[in-house]
Amino acid sequence: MLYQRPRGVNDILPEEVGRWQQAEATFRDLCRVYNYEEIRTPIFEQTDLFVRTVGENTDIVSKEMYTFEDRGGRSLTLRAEGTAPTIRAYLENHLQGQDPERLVKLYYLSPIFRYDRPQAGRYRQHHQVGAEAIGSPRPEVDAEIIQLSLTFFERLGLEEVTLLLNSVGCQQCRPQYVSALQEFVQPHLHQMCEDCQRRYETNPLRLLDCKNETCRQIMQQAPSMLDMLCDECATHFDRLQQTLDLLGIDYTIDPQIVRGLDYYTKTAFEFMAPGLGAQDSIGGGGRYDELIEQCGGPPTPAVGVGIGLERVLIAQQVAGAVEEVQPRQGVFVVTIGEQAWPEGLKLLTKLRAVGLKAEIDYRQRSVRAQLRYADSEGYQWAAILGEDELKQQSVTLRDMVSGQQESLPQSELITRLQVEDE
RNA sequence: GUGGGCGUAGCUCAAAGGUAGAGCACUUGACUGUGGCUCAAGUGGUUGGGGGUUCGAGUCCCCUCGUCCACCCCA
Repeated sequence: MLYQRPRGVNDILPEEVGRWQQAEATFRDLCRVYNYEEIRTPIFEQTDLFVRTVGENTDIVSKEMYTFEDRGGRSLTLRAEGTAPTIRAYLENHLQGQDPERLVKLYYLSPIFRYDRPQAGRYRQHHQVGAEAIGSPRPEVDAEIIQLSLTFFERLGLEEVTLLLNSVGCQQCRPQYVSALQEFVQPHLHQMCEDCQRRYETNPLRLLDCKNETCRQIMQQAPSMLDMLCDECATHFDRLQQTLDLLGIDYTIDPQIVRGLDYYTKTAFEFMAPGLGAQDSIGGGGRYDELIEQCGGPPTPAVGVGIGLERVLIAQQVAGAVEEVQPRQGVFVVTIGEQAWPEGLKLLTKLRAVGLKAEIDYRQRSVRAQLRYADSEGYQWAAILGEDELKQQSVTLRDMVSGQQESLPQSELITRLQVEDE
């Protein structure tokens, strides 16, 4: 074998593609019901789009992007996440129209590229479905996005998904919190891990979710963002919880949820599924009220979610929510002898022309071999053509489940199969 | 980016320096025009790739690629 696929990427094979299509169709249908419209943006963007929105000091930007220069010397980056390109397209194509407060609801299905060390549930190309609601500051819209996501998981048979909820504040209150946090950490900094010493400067919020034992002990006493939210953020968070309660959605408040992208404000949430090992987050999102203005648009509040399809499919498997058995379908044309072969080809063509799945054995093997193949490939019918049938202009139709067969005129075969098909 | 486990037939796995094997799958036959069960035979391998040690390497050493796990991070 001369070639193999690049590290950390997957081929999705015919036997598994049905599960992908099912998940995709489920998401599309939910989006239709929730009134989100599909948007498709390019597979690469100007590098700056990601750098400036996701944040220069995030892991995604500092070490995980697939960045390259095109022949014109432009720096481009493969889609590293879904929100920034969607917002770029929203602004560039004036989707907000004449009404600056119009609520624009978009969804996407897209590959995402991140250069990271692969392991189970983590790949260099993965696929996300996502939804963005742009133009409303209301917490009810946050709840809608969360509800849409949870319904998606539920429809795919994932019953033990948990929702972790937090608020990360806004321009008003977060800087104060960050200073408070730094002030708290400062005296302990020398005992903390290298990463945290770096985070202290570059991304202090991430100090909160360090897994290092010593760091965790120290951070347990740290002030909580939730205690320092400004009035607006606190009210928003309260009302989001009230709405979730109203809609019967369970959640756990977790002040550790920070999210790895800098643009989040107020609401941040994450969905966890059991059985995925270290990579147990199957989706996440939040509000990003400052992002659109930062991209050069008018101040526009928005909220969104991104869900990892690979992980959802793994979680489905772990949960035993995978139903495999495909119903039998189609006709296998069995020909016996040289005379029957051309008639078989003609019959095959007619069957296909009316939309029936039909196949023939181009190797013209024994009846035995043809029937065995028809059986193992899951055909519902065998249409047998041999000398006897040719003489009578008939065909022998065999039911591959019951084994019963009958002789009928060739002219009636198609109508007969179409009736059976219903 | 760091540390560790593993790469042998299409698949799941044996072979502890001495002839590369089994089960399943596949093909053919028993059954000269009938699948599933049974039985028999057969096809199938540069042991991930490259280099080295050795009379001799799937096995030991080095490099490399891939994969899995943990860290990190995320979906």
